[in-house]
Amino acid sequence: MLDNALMDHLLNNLNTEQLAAVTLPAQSALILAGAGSGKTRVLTTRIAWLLKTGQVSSYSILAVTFTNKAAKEMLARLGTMLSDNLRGMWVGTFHGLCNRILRLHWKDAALPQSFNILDAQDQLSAVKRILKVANLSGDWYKPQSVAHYINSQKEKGLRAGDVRPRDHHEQELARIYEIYESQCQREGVVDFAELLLRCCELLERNQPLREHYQSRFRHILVDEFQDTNDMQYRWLKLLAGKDTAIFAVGDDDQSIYAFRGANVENMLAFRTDFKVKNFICLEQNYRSKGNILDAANALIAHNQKRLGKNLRTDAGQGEPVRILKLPSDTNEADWVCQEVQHLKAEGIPYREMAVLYRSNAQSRVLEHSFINKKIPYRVYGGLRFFERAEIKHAIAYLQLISNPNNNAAFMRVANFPPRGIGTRTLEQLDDLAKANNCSLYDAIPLMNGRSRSALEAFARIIDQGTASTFNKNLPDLITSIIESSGLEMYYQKEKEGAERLENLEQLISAAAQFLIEEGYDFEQYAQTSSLSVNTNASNDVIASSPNIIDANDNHPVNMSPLSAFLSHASLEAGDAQADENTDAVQLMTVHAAKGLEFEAVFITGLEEGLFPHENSSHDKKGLEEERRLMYVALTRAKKKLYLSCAEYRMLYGHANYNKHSSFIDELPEENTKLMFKQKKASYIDEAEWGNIPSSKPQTSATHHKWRAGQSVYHKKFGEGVIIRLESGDRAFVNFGSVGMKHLDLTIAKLERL
DNA sequence: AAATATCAGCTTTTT
DNA sequence: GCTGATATTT
Repeated sequence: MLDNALMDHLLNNLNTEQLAAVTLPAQSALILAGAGSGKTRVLTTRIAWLLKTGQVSSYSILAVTFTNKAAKEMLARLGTMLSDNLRGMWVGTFHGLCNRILRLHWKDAALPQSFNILDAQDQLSAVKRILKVANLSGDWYKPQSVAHYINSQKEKGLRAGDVRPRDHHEQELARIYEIYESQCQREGVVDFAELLLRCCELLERNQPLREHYQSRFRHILVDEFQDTNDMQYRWLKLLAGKDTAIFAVGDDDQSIYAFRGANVENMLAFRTDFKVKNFICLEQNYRSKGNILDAANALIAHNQKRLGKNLRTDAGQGEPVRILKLPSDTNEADWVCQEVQHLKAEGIPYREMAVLYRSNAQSRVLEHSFINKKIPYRVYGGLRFFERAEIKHAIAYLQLISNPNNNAAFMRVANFPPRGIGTRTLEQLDDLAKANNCSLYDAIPLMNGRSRSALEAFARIIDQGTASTFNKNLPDLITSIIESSGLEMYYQKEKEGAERLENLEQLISAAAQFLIEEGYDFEQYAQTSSLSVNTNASNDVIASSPNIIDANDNHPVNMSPLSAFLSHASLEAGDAQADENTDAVQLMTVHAAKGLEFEAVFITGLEEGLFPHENSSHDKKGLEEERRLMYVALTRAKKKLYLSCAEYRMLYGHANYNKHSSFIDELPEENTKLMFKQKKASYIDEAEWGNIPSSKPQTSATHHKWRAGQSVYHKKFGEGVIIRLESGDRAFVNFGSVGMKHLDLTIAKLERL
């Protein structure tokens, strides 16, 4: 039981609103939690409170997050508050929890017991295999767009048979979707969207099961509610019974994932669907100084569609937000480095500084500067551990061991390392498999001729692995498969193989670590318990005596260590590289920065067209999401915030001359300070900056000077002709062999010829 | 089966 | 302008 004094201590550290949220009665509630308002603390203390007051046991609590990182953080914090009360509680991501339910009720869900999970890459290759046969071409049938189509249908809850095609193309897409569905089913694999959809269908179809979970979970807590998509909301509604209280925490102003299906409207829908009486705003910010917060508040106030909220702080005004315009992207990068060195000298560690940008392409120039100045840095968002080729190869062998029907895994490693199984052989095998409606693996004995023995040698590697699941623990199994598959030998011979071998070693230790963290017995082999196969009668079992399922749906989940590890590998791609402990400046996109905080933040590339990005800024909806993105960026900073833009930027091989971002104009003058690189910096037009923040209508003085057809000279591009003038003083100029440029005439220095 | 040529694509992205 | 993926070559 939780210590009384500790609980008092936890409650004493909350402000009025937080306390109100934490101690809310057992009814559904919507908590609007602003940036830096102690959201995670409220979530975890709420759980502690529910347990402490004896309202429920941990068994009745489900907490769901979006990312593994958030789930882990929540568990870690709960661990410091509670001793052993965590047992029985479900904490995880939407996908992780769906996986858990599907593993428990695999039979009811019409899945093989050890189904594999496809990550985005795997899904793409599955689609490619289909497209090769379907013989379709054109932009509509690019693997990427087909996969996107399938995913969006699944997110709408539509199976291939439910699709009502609008035109010929969609008819074809629906046909591919149908083939994809049956292929996945045949191969015993499930993609990310399928985890959600399949789980929802299971709960919808199976009333006793649904009622079991609905009465079990008395409290469902949802983190980052503004990021939920329609399917996730449907899942929540299915799990919530009439006595379930949903505690939804989110911030509509930080909704930046609409482009991948997140639906902020779920916050409004939730209020009506669940007749939410408890609505609490957390507006006290514990992160940023006043100027930073005021600037962020003023910016986001430009959005019309908001629930409405204004952050406040007791931390004092602090320094003004510094704004700087530089001649070029390289100058900008150099200046950032220079300022980083100043801050370091002032005593701020590198790891407390972040350089943010709108798109990944911008990192290049910055990195170049950091290397030059020998400043340690770390770029977020590279290849993650489980996405590396050598790891995916090893995983493919393991997938085949757990599920030989997985043709994607089969194709991936049948001839890797090379063992004389050519494309021709695989084609023949594929034909046989199709003709006999079986997997590639099962088609091997049907082959004849020379190729058969090569295939059999491959099958033997898999079979040996399968056999050792009964007498080897997981790390040993992986060690032996890396050896017997020939991966080890292959990378030993390879020139660049040393690093790959190291990663394979890491895979083995990751497995060992995983077993410990998940509470598996180290010497546990294939299946965890005989109870795991009770799903034949599960309907009755669950309906009549929930205790039986309770006994075995806690940790370790009823998955074999191998299946569990494979799920882990697909659902949690791991961190991008190690070095998390080294003191380095953090470089990342604004999206990647969500949820993080730093002493000092640089937001770079604040140019119209880049941030806000021109692909998003045409309609109001898009522009408002860009503004929320800017809001997220601003609110990452604790003490120091720098905004910079460049007059000239090289992007995708084209020169860009853009105005500074309109978002800069939306910041109040009293919270900002314009900086100048040099006193007489000719490239900074002080008058232009004097206009901030009043957005003075653009005068078109330049239009008197320029006309279409005018011959001009540009220092970099040479001679050209103005083709077309546009409002906003922009023009298309044809520079002949250099190409057509879209220039802002107030910035680009053109001479008349 | 590796080496080389060609070619699209290019905002954000977790599971 | 650069990268990653595919096509073509030897």
